[in-house]
Amino acid sequence: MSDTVPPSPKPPRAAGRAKPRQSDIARAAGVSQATVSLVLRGAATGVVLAPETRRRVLRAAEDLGYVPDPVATRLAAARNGMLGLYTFSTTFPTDVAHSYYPVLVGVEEEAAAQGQDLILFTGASRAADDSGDAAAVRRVRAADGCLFFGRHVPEDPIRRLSEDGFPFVYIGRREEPGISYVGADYVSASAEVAARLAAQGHRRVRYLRENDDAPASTDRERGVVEGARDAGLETAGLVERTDGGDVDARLARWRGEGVTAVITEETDTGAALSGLTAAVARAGLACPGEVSLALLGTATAAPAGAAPALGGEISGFDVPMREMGRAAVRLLLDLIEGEAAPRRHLLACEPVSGATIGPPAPAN
Amino acid sequence: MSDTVPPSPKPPRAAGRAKPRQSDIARAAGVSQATVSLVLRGAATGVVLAPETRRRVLRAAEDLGYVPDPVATRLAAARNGMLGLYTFSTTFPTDVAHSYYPVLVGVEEEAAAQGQDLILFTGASRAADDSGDAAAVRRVRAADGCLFFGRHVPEDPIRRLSEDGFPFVYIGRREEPGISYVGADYVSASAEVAARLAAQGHRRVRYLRENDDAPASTDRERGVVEGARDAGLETAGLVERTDGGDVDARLARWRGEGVTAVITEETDTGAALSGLTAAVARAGLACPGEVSLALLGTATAAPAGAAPALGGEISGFDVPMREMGRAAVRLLLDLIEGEAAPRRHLLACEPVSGATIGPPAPAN
DNA sequence: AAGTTTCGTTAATACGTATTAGGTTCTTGA
DNA sequence: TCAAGAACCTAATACGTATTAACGAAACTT
Repeated sequence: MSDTVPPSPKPPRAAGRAKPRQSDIARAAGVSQATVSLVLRGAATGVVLAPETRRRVLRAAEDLGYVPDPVATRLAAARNGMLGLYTFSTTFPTDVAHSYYPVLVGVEEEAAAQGQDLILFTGASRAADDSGDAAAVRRVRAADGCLFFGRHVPEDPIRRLSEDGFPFVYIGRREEPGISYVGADYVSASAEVAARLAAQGHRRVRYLRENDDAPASTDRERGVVEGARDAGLETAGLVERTDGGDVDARLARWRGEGVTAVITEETDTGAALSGLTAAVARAGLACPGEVSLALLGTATAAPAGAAPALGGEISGFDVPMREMGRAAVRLLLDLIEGEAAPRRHLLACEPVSGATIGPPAPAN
Repeated sequence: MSDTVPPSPKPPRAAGRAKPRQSDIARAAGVSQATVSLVLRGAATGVVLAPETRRRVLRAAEDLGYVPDPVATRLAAARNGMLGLYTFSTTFPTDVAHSYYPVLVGVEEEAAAQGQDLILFTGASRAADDSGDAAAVRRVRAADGCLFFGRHVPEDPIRRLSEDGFPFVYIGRREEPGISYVGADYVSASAEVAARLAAQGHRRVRYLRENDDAPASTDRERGVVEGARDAGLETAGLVERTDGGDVDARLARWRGEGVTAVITEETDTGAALSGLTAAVARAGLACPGEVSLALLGTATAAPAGAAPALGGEISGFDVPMREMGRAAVRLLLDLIEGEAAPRRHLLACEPVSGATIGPPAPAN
């Protein structure tokens, strides 16, 4: 509380080279730092500056090679034009590269279009426990807002963000209320696939789903079951999970039961589909002829070696991954702008007619 | 200049919820903000704190749910654990997805392993001119250091970074002195391919290169020419550029000249290779039998429709893209740590024996 | 017991920009 | 000529953390 403020020693800037700051420009132009800020930001707040002053400042800025410091900008303005993308996996796994990549592309595209940069937050690489997640998730605040993406979701740290009013958007549907997301309308798209099979004349089909309760899987099952019911397919025994044992044995059993079409779902690894097509090939079945196949989701690009053994594109629907990424960015920006209410978007999936659905073989 | 400093109104924090700051913890624990900082950062500067105080502070921090602000941290400490990745393209083009992606994966992996987050800077989306680039490049300073990646390189803004001592690393070899990079040793790998052809008995071969003077192409040409000379291949007429007209006509001409093997190079789009293989197929030539093919670089995954029409993997070499990404991150971290001298790494490419090189057909 | 260390903590300031409430000076109108 | 307004600009402070010089108190020397 001393009145005699001791003049600060103010050590000189690191010898020679140094990034010029606004205060340097101010000194050169004979104005205050505040004026420099006003000039450089393009007078926003109704403050009017004399054209002459403006010129002097701009000149000085140019001469000194001024470059605004993004960090300081963010600190002062609570905005830095950066969006976060947090994937709940240690890193981008190569195996699922094709499944994640389109979303990343979409996010990147839209972010660029909106003039935002992207921070890729690498998930909890260290501790597997929640403390690691918490530490990782909190870094997210370096951005103006964040996108979350992936199956595993650490609840607590996220709730924290939500309570603090930090803007974020999930990619993929979430159950939790009050959370914004952009997902795919798996229910409708799956129902449509069931209807398509029914329209071709199938009556007894099977849906082989992942043994996993992610919302994406749950929704697909709901769609298939409802669609089957509405379209007049048999629903008894319709759904089976992948934990039920050998695919070849299953396929044989189904054939015995008079099943004429099989639906499966796309997942990270594409294992379900590749397993099924391989089994069909081994059983020597003609695909649209003796058994129809449908896939709920975009086919993961097959690894270089694996020949699909099918006549063409697989029937089913396409998940608009890229568009999901784009929509998520737009939604996030809305939230950042101050859009209060959380919002949910479900994007429609595009039906893929493909070559693997045909009329069932005439009853023997 | 008034002596009576008016007490600042200090508007209360946005009602209710708010991120607790160190000063809040300080109040709760009955210590100063400085003490809180010392405790939370894990006493580094030799300052020792009473265990009791330390506990009180940690307790308060826990209770309040303190989360350090990364931006403020960066401003104060000039470090924030974030690395930039700047690609010189408007966005990640889907077409070249496969060509860029492995690098991104490598960067991501290593960044995660090193506990660094990644900022994806989206290139100049607006102005095509250099001012746009400059504005885009400067944002890069929000990170502790940056990786640059891509063909088009805006010289000026980069030089600026260099002068300011901002740490950065190129992915891909650069000519400019004083710049750190991690590239692939195209010269050696290309020479090795030439040698391999010679070893199989070829004498007259052609190298079809891109009509483009990126370092990657230049290096490959040098490697091929030197390798050919050293291995006893004919060097006259060895190199041709892709701007020389129709591939089918070329191929026919080469056959007439007694050429028994063709080398081409991988590029973003994979156009050179696909054009060549298609021409070979159209000419009805057996691949290792009547003409050998080699590719300098990793084959871009063929688009879903295009059957390669070759018996198997194409011969040539693999560019260790992923490892380049990883190495670049490590090098960048070295630079950030204060490693003074710029450093250059050239990574070896892995030979791919493949199925498209064989002995030449016996002279007719 | 006075002097010297050591310990534990804090005050003060840096970091670079944004923002806002005034303060001067200059016009203008009556 | 005086008040009112307009036009320009600046002082002051916020933003949240890191760092360092320094200070009071307690513990040791001699």
